[in-house]
Amino acid sequence: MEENRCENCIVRKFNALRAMSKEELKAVSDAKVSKQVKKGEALFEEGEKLNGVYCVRGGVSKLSKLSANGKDQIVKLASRGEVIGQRSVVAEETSNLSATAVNDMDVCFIPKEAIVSTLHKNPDFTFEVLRHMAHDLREADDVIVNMSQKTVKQRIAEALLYLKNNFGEDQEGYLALVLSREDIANVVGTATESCIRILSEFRSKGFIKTSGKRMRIADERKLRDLAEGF
Amino acid sequence: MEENRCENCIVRKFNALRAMSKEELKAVSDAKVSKQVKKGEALFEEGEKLNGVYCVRGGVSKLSKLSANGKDQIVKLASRGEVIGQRSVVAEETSNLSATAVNDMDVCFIPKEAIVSTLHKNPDFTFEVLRHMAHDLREADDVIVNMSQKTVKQRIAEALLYLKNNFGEDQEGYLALVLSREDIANVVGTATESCIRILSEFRSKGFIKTSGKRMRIADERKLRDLAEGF
DNA sequence: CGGAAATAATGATAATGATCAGGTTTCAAA
DNA sequence: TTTGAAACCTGATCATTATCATTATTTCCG
Repeated sequence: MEENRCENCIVRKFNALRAMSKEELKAVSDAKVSKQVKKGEALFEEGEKLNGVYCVRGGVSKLSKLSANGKDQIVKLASRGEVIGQRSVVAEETSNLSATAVNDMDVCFIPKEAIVSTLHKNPDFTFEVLRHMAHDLREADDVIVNMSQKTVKQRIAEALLYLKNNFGEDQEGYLALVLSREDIANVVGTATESCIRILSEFRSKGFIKTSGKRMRIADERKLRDLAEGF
Repeated sequence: MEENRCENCIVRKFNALRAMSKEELKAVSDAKVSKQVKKGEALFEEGEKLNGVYCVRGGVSKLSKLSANGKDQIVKLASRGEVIGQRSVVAEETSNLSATAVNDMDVCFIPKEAIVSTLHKNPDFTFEVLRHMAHDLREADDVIVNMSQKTVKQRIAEALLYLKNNFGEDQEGYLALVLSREDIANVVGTATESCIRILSEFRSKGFIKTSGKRMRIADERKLRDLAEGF
């Protein structure tokens, strides 16, 4: 059995590619290019015209946008199974976000032709893409409300719980996705120093434990109460 | 020529319904129900299960979400031509937002069956819906960045420009969409008092003129510079 | 290993915005 | 036209968060 064919790739089960027919998937597989992206490297930059989408097989990418004050707001973290760049390809616009590898990544680049033609022919596939985008939109709405109505402390508590729920923990209970304090600050939209200060406070209160850059949630209940505003 | 048929409704030119076939549109038109919604009334509430979507023929609706601290964050303003509730119907979830009339509205309720069946059969229509949602998602990302990286003053300046660009001005140059200070505060995610204070400052600096609730942009250049961070 | 660079931490201070506590104006209904 | 409610406005104060400065710690690479 041929290695590295989309037909045999489990990852596609998690995204809209699962709604493609055998033939369509074969065409995608013939057109795709596997790529390794090192930690810190960019998949693409804000304002770039995307010639296709990236399907994430491994690793995590941050999608961020540079603001006028020079800070990089992280809008989403994309991992295994997620497709990056769909929005720009569908809307035929340059990307509004940059995508940067948070750790070493394993991705497949799929040229947009292979996607777009199917979008116009296979309503099941188009609907699947639509469903995923509807989900992203809901999440974005929730983020807007959190950003504007919650304090930095609440947002950091929430971000920690999000990291646990979406990326899990290793054998020792540490968060599997290791982010720098700066990245966490950029997720919640605050200054790096403020983020560090609040994490120190959480540590001193026993909500979390740290070991170098690694972090472990010690009192989920307390963090959740804080995030919810109690 | 029959009045009030979707086939003859100009409004559909602005939304995904334009990609429907004659027959599909006829089915929608047979199933739809016209409704008048008075200022302040709700089209639907957060958490409600939507049995269809609303196509806006006139008036403006605010889409908002109640936060834990009791404030109502406005996520989007929808007007003539826009379809409300698509996201929830596509994702088959309860609504994450409430929709409330900002002024008297004229809408058509379209039962979801009329939409969903077409979504599974007509890829052009599905793709159109997808394009609109991609656009909404981009806007949502921009809002996230603004919320987290700009000051309240910048956000208010931006909101005023947004109101001018999206809803226009009347003959005397006043913003066509009249929002209460509280609503403006809920758009930019701040306290009503802070919003009032900043609008007073804008007025005293000659950036805007007010006449009762009505507001006119007097120095667009200055507002723009402020919003961009100069 | 050793040293440079990146990352993390902490303190002091200033700016921003929220909250509370009054006022005043506006507007619509009786 | 009165009147009551809602909307608007202003001041004082306090909490939160950003910024600047400096030091500690970790990480990574020759």
